[in-house]
Amino acid sequence: MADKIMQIKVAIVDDDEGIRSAISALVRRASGLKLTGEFSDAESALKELPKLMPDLVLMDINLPGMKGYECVRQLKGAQPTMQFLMLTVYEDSDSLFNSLRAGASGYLLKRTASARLLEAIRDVHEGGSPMSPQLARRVVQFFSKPSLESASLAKLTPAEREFLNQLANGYPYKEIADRMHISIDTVRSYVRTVYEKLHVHSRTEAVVKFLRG
Amino acid sequence: MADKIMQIKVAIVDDDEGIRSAISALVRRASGLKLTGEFSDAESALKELPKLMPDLVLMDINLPGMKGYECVRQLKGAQPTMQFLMLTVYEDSDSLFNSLRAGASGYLLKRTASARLLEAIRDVHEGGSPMSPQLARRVVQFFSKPSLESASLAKLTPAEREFLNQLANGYPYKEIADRMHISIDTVRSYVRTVYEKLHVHSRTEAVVKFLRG
DNA sequence: TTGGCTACCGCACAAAGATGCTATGGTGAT
DNA sequence: ATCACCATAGCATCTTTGTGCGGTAGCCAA
Repeated sequence: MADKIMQIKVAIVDDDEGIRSAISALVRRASGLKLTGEFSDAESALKELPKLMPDLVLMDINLPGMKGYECVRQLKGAQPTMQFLMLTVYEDSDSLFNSLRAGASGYLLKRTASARLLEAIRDVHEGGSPMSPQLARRVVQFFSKPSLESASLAKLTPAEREFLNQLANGYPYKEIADRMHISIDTVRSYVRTVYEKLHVHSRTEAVVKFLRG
Repeated sequence: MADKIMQIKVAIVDDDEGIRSAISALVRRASGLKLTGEFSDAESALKELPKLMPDLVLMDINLPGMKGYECVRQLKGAQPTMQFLMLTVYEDSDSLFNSLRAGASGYLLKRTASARLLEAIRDVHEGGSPMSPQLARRVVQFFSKPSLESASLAKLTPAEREFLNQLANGYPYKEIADRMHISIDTVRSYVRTVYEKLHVHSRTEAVVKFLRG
């Protein structure tokens, strides 16, 4: 592949004239990047981007009208290969998680240094997901928070934990017994001890506690 | 606060003698960092770290015996303020997610440049979560994947969605009927339509799809 | 107005799950 | 050597679920 001479086609969606021109100048000057479009609102971006087909779109979140991540959701649905790098002043969890769910590949704060931004664009193009450390922390906490809640989960023995995992897969007792090479009555025993330790009285409650932590 | 003159106390847990000495030399030379401990296995780290109380621990994953993230889980439980930065050659999803669940704050590949590592240590100490872009992508995909699956969830009517929500709360049919002011047989009707739309055959499967999608 | 769709309701029955009681062999700590 | 705890197992009984096969009333578009 002639990757080295391929230029990454970049588009920008941001309603702030100043920021847009600053970034477009930055991208224009950078080697290996090619600016192919500038938009000040989600609606026009939604119409034009599928024609321009940039490799990567720098998307602001707080646009007038449609939110940036909603725009990403729709574009991503139609053009799954198009990459999106969110660029925003907001570091609230909702904007972040909505963007990730919409299919954004990275999420940077606008105060990110220019050099870091260019690096991030290349990261995304190479399959990475650059993220400001502050935002990454929120994502990480999303996973680790449960561990505090789950003092009860920690009390489970390895076998019980494995059993719970099978339960969460939806298998009936019989099949869990086969998979774990134990009798169905042993499975029933696990049901008892696990339910008691988790303070639940049904499979659903146990699974929910397990999945949420 | 005299933060500027405070040194970040760093400990290392890695069974590879070469890497350990390389990193310890790097940390020793760096200003603002102070090396307070070196361990070659999880067991000894588990015993000594609570006494040393470093601010941050650089933890290898593939240790002989106990895995690095298991070590983190136990230490984090006892010392929630202690921070952990995973440092590994493995970029598989299991190691990553196990580490995050265990309470790790960051996750870097060992081939990360020295300068970037020092930067990452400071990031963690300041509340960030540095992560190699390759790893960050896996985390990001964790969020975006479901949105495709949940096309089926979108097909549910409001009543069905509410029913599914009740289902996820673990209430038996009878109670769901009361809460929704419908008969138990209508609840059974919803069971049918919802299961069909989600392509599942049990309450547990439905709830899992609902919670993850 | 006829046909199709949705929300609602009913009965019946088989499969799966929840729980009470009991019991054996192993392992590790006191 | 005793105690606690784990993994395993069995049996009985009752409740909850899953599903097949119906039905009525309302609403909307052809």
